Amino acid sequence: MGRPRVTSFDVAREAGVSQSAVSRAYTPGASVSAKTRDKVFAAAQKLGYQPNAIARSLISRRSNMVGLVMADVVNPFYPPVLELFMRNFREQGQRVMLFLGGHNQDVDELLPQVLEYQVDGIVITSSTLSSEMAAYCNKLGTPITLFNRYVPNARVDSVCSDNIDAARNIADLFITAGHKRLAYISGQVNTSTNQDRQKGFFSRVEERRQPMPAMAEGDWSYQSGFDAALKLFTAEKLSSGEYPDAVFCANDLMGLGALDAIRCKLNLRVPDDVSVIGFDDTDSCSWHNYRLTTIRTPVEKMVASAVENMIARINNPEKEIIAALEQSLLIVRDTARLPEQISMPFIKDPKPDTAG
Amino acid sequence: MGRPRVTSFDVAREAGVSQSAVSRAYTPGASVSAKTRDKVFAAAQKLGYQPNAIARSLISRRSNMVGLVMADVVNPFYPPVLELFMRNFREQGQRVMLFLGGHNQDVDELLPQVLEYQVDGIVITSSTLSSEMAAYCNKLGTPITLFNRYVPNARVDSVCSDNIDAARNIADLFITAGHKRLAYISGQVNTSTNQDRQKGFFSRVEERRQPMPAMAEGDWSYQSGFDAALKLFTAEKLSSGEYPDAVFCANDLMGLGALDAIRCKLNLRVPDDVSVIGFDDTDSCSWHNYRLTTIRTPVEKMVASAVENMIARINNPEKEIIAALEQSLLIVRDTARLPEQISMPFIKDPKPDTAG
DNA sequence: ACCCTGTTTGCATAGGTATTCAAAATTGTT
DNA sequence: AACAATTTTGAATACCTATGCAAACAGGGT
Repeated sequence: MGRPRVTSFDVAREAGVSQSAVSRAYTPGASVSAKTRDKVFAAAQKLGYQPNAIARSLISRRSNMVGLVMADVVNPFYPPVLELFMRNFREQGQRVMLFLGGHNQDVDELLPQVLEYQVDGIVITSSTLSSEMAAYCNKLGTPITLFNRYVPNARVDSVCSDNIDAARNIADLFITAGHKRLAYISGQVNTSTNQDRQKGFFSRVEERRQPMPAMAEGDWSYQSGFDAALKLFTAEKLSSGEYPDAVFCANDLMGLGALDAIRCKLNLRVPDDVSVIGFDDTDSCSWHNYRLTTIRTPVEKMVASAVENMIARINNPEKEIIAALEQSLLIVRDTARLPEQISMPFIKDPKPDTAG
Repeated sequence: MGRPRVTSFDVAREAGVSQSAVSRAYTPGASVSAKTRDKVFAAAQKLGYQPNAIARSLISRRSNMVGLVMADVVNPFYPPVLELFMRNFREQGQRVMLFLGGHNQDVDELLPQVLEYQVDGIVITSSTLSSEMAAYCNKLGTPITLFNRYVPNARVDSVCSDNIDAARNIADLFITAGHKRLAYISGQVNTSTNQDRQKGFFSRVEERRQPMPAMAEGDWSYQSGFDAALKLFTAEKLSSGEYPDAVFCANDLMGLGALDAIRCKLNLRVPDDVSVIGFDDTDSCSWHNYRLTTIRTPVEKMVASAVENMIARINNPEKEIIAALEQSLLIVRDTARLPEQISMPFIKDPKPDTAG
């Protein structure tokens, strides 16, 4: 069915040179005279020739493809991450094979599918992999980089944001600002991201000898944040005035849900009655109606360093393992009462003064 | 640097069979006895062998990879589309090479990069391609499917939603419900999606001999919707009561921006003073605070048919060209006053009655 | 024991390019 | 003009798997 493809031999014949010459014409820095290169390109143009990257990969043992395994593109944290990875890899001349649905369980089943294609490297976001699989990739010589996940003593690179540290800082902010009844709305409890954020928050509260925060379980979704807030603010707590006065939400989506519940359904004022802080600095946080105070992870920097490191490792497998841990930034908007002195890096995102 | 790879020959030697036997063991339906297959798998297991998809692609002339060119993953309409494409292609045993930033201008430059890799087919979302490029792909025998874009007489498949029809229906709804001063907030004006929605809306208004809608230009973003609303509702229009009483926004993001402007900044009531309708049925439309009435494009169905058709065409290049045009669905929420009789397919999305 | 049928097997080759090596062509030097 | 030094060229081979073909094999029936 496939029409006969035009190969480097066809071009060679047309141009009156050898196949090697054609190959060299397309290899930057190879030894060809300008004259033959021109002949080759002219012939290629005429025949509609284009080098076959598959054949090239086979012989050069370099596919110029990387695998990108993403946990969940629907969570609004990830599309920008995906876009950044695409852009950065493109700048490095790497194509991207995308794989979705890589939760921890799946990754081990997924990886063979990507290894088949002889990718030069694999980036895995927000999932871990078994140590056997890590060892196997190592044996194949395929470098792995974990993004937003860390595996203590495996031979894999990782670049993460310091969730624990950020969450500890949130606790400090709440406490120092004088909040007395803290609460936490969790993400899916079995994810390491949630565990880190929760651990950081609770451990710092404990260190400062404050009462343990109330907690409600969510699953990262808007609706779960909404529901969780309603669980934290029961009717009896509302009437007794014992309801939380500071809620830390494990991500923005739940933060927005909580905000809607607190303001629209419970008729409390934010931040006067309750402070709310989210995590991720998703686009919708800056919408006029929300202006959610939140934590921004330095994704641009993280992706850039993940890609840069991947390329470096492809070129030098002996390169030392990196384990980057980036610090986050507090984005100050209008949903939290904060202390005079803010104990972590922050920026204020002013309310845009739109013409009108 | 690369350690020596383990090939089918190594496995053959280990298992005491020929290389062909190894190949056949991995080819479903090939002629191998159960006994040799077992020997092969045992040896493969022992050596850590895995077939090389690159070499396989080279000889079988089938890469089992498709190219997916997406215009813009950051626009919240697309992540679900991407996820659906990934899932559907995976079910068909196809890997996906992703390419971003495929706006109309770029596509022609981008395609050669994907064709290099001998993909079995290419899906292009929300962008057109030049007829030369279409002809070139045709010559190579690489099928193209356009998603959400249509090119009249090119040999490419397309599956679209009927934006014109949906927009005409919006006009009908507004008019029949008794709105008198319509308005339109546009997306980027040079995109075909915007052109269709605008054209449908305006043409139907004209047919029904109503005054032409006011219009403000946006760029699909939340902020642009906010700003556009402020332009439509100037101070003088507000004081004279001449402000629009029905706003159709070319997508949801702008609809939400407009909604925030209208309610929070202009202090008008929705839908009592103003009706607002969006487009896409993005997640945030259903948030309690917004409950935006909008149009849902049947993306699941569209993606499924795009993929199904792609696979069919790969297997039979002579298959007739399809040009699917799917009808959209009105999602009735709380931001628009609607007539008794709704003239298009619709569903009501009830306010969830959350426990609390 | 034989032949006939149907299944398995291995050999050899193809698929399209990159690269080594030695030969050929070019350039520069005196 | 002759030679050395350098650049350019082509032939041959390797990368790893799938598959057509003919040979080997197993099984059934007489």
